[in-house]
Amino acid sequence: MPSASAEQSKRQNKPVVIDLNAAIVQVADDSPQILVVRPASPADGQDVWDALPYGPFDPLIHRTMEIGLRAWVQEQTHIGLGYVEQLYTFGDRGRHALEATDEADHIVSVGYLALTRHDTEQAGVSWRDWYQYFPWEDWRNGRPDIIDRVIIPLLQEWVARQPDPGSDELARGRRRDRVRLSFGIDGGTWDEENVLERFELLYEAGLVREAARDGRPNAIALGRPGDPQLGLPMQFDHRRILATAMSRLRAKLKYRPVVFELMPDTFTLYELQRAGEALLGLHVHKQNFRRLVEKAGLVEKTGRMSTRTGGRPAELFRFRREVFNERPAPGLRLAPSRSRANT
Amino acid sequence: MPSASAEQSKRQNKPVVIDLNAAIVQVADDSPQILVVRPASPADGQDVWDALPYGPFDPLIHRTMEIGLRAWVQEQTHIGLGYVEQLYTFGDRGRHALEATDEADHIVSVGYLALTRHDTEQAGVSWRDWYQYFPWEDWRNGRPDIIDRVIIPLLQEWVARQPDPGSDELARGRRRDRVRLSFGIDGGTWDEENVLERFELLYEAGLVREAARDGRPNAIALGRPGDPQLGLPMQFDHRRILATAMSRLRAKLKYRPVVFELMPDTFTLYELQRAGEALLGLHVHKQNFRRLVEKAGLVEKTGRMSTRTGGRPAELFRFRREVFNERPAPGLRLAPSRSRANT
DNA sequence: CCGCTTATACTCATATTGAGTAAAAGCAAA
DNA sequence: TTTGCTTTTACTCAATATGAGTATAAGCGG
Repeated sequence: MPSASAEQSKRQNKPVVIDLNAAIVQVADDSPQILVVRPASPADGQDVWDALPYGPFDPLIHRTMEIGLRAWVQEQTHIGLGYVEQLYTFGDRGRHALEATDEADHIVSVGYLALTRHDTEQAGVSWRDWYQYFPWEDWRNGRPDIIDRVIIPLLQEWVARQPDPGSDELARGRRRDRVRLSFGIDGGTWDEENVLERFELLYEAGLVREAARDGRPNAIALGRPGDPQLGLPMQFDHRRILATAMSRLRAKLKYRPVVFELMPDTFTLYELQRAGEALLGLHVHKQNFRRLVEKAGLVEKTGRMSTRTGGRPAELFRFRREVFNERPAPGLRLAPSRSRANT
Repeated sequence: MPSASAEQSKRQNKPVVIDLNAAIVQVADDSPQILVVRPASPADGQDVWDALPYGPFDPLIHRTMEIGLRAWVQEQTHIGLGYVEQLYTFGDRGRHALEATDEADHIVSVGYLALTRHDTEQAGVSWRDWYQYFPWEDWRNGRPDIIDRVIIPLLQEWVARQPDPGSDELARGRRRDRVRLSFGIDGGTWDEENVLERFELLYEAGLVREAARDGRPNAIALGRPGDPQLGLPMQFDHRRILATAMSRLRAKLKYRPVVFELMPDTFTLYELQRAGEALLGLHVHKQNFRRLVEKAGLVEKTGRMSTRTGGRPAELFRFRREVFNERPAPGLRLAPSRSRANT
């Protein structure tokens, strides 16, 4: 009888539309970038939020969702995707602006991460440094100022605020813990993988503009000139999808050789390192990085040299694709360096 | 214009139904079990395939998909879920039996993993050892016989078969590589996390009954008495969802303290170890396991002893929930033991 | 040839890991 | 009450990995 009951109600639902969304990443000189589309701006043209390439999944046209995604991206950006991986499916009511307009279908968004090599020949698409959406995530020049200057004070306020009528010290404690753990304050450590947790916290606390758009309780009305802006907002739930992509990519970097999807054919070890650092938003120990990459057999020498920026020329390497057929799944295992930037 | 085009076609799609599916896991004396529902059997009653608890997502009723999932599970099994995590969303055409009946809506399945403690008081629900669906995944008594006796020969055949008219030695090579890597033959190592990869390989090779049901090319018609049965089949794409759940759980075990969701309030270290081993389908080194768990501060002594099966009584431990507020995210880091079962 | 810059080779102390040995503490049969 | 058997628990030890440096090499611009 359980499945009978499932069968019954299955036929009478309001239709659901599935949106496929792509967070497409490239790295261009130390900047991790994300491909965005700008909707045709309205008359005033002032406050246009970026969106990820996206489109609905139509099972009659595309056999799988991934195929559908590739088609949408191709159509909207003329970019053919290589590496693609599904991230997460979000179905929350009320986090997808269109729904405010009510008679719209309910929308479920499936997020994807795609990696692509930097290519100067792309016209008509915009790439934007992903730290513009998440300024607190880039620690390459030390702990970002915005954290202690803006974020923590606002979050403290949120912690102090009565969570709900009837809530108690305990609820406040939980809020405090979340803040401490995500942002690694008093004694905690910063975990660069928690991009999504941090964003969700800011959203719940009403500190990002999407929260105000969605009509969240106690959302702070940011966005007027002079307001602190906690990163650029995005349309729909796209910034959440991007946060998911960043979390996933930062984690995966350490146990799968995915950086190479973002690198040109040949590269120096330092270029490889800087790509990894750009994605992680951290610096790593240079000598140990080389040791790691070489001992893991991830790269091989090409014999050619790079005549690059001042200093001794560096050997050019290439990714050893064979690793996929050898030892299972090596990654970068980039250990964040505690000591200050060594050269 | 990109989003304009998306807008346009958005309104005219064939409706998609989203099914929420739960792989609910418990561990009962060394057996990792999964909660299944048996559809009311047809007249003959012989060939009934198990299903996971599932039901459609209706955004008008449930604010999030996870809430919807919990509701369906509650209704179908009367079990309240604790730990729940989303796995993956499958939308492939042709892997969801209902669609064969054509005028049905297209179904997208979202899989969830749920963990729950063993409780003898549950009436009317069936738990089944997950290795009944995946007999080749349990290596606790050494490499399972079925691999070399049945699976590898059949896969060899598949490798040898002309993949497509016009395909070449290269395609065969790719097939060979996949077999070698997933099942860790000649020189490869067995990676217990690749449950999904292995299942997908068997499906593509037509060696599981779901493949025949879905009308896959060159699916072998198994299922008659005497045929080799590569694990029990499940309805719809539920075995694939279960495989995803197993992969995820086996991986997560190593970097998050999730085993404890499956343990009773107090337990001995060896009981904890056996639960981990049951899930991983492997043995680990006992002394090192204790060292790991204790040094990571995952457990604390209760002072009480377990008067259990023969031998010296063992101290009872409890999970230290505080770890969540301390060091970020420790898990079991169970290293498979190379040497034969030590005591 | 000097000074600057970056690449690359080594060193070293300290963990972490994989594997084992051995003593401790119950129970049961002799 | 002693002997065996079983299981827990405490240690040991070599091999390897990790984090952080030091030192040298090899270009370039003057």
